[in-house]
Amino acid sequence: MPSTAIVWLRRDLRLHDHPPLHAALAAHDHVVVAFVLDPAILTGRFASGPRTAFMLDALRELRDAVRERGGVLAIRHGRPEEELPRLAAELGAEAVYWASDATPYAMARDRGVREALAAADPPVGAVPGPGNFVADVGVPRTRGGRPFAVFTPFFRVWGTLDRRAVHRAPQAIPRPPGGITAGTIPSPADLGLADDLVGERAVEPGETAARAALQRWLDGPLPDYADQHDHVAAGSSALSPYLRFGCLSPRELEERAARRGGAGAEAFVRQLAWRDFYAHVLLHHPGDARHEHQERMRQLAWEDDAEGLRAWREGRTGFPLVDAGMRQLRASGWMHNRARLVVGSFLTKDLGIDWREGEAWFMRWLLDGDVASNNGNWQWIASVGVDPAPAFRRILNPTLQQQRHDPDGEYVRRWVPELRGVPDELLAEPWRMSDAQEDAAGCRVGRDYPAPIVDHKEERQRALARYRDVPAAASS
DNA sequence: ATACAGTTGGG
DNA sequence: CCAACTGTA
Repeated sequence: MPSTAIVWLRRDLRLHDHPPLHAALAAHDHVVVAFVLDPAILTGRFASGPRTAFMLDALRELRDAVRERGGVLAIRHGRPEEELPRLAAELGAEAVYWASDATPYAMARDRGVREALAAADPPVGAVPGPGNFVADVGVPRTRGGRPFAVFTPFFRVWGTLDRRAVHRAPQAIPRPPGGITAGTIPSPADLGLADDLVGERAVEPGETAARAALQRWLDGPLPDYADQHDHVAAGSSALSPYLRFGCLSPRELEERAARRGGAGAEAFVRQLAWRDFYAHVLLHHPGDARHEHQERMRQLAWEDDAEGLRAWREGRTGFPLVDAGMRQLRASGWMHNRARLVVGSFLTKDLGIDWREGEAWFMRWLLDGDVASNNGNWQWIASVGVDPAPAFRRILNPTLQQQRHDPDGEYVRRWVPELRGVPDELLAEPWRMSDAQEDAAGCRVGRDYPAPIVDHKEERQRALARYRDVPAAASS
């Protein structure tokens, strides 16, 4: 009696190095690849037009890739705990395979699916497996047996964890005989997202584009990554949207970077470890998704500053690097990581606005918007999360950061065109231009480009006071 | 003299 | 990480 399995895709939209797909093909005669368009994707707390559109494009390509291998990608619309048992019954499938995730939503959803499959008649097996992280993020523990809350010791242990083999893409994905309703992949317009997209996506969706970008990265800039990664005009891999949707396997990335060796590859693998670290943290502290990891910091007095928030979102704070980053995000769905730190410090320290406002805005626009990494990084720059450091070490001076990380102004001039004529020496502090310099630059501060909305030096002092004045944690 | 490299203190 | 301070040229 031939057996059939379902491979349920979620954030792992690829055929290369896909452990659940590999395992299902090894154990069953027929495999159906499935994707469930969960309403939570479209209406949940972190719904995002640009990200949903990216995902739909990746799915379309994947459907064709599965088809070329003789298989079928079944698209279903609805809640996974209802759609998967129904699909299993339709196919007579014995088991559903998937790659585990770490967010509270995914954990609860997957538990519901497991229970619904077990309760089906006949019961359907649930086979969660690896695939979304380099290593098993549920495993590492400190000597004291606790989950890690500091990156460096996590990284040491992470480096010693078992690594699974990297799998090739399957040559064939045999589908069961008989008809299967493939289902339709909607267009962004079908979902009412047409007005909620970015103009020029930072990267092209899909596994083919992802693998080409990876190859270019490995053959090109990777060796210089250790020195260059903070250069906002270039420097980083920009592979993050592919990791977000699993168009690339993080484990394969590690393997292929490590094979090149050198300081650049090492620094790049370290960044992959940060991604695993934040998944590890959220897995063990699901409450972090909504509130500060540091209990004491839950009493921080955030400012209510609608005008400041608007200026930040729109990239008109008067600090060129901040504005360049925010405009890059809005225009392309991506922002260089160094710029993320600078705009994050500016929102939470200079403006004193709640980091959750920044987290939500990033989740709305980032193609790589990932709950664990985004939340972890926002808490990090807001000095309220894991990997603790005193606030004064994470108040970034936007002017110094620009001079250091965009010294020739390439990034700022690209994203803040009204500053293009400003000479390098003044580009980080355009408000210091004389009238004559403004005329020469063709840019008058206060008219063509905003005057700074705050005094950084003053806000730095106010931020230090805000953090200093948080009451000590109540003793129990 | 001011400009800069290096050091230090900050919760 | 930043800013203030120190010593040096």
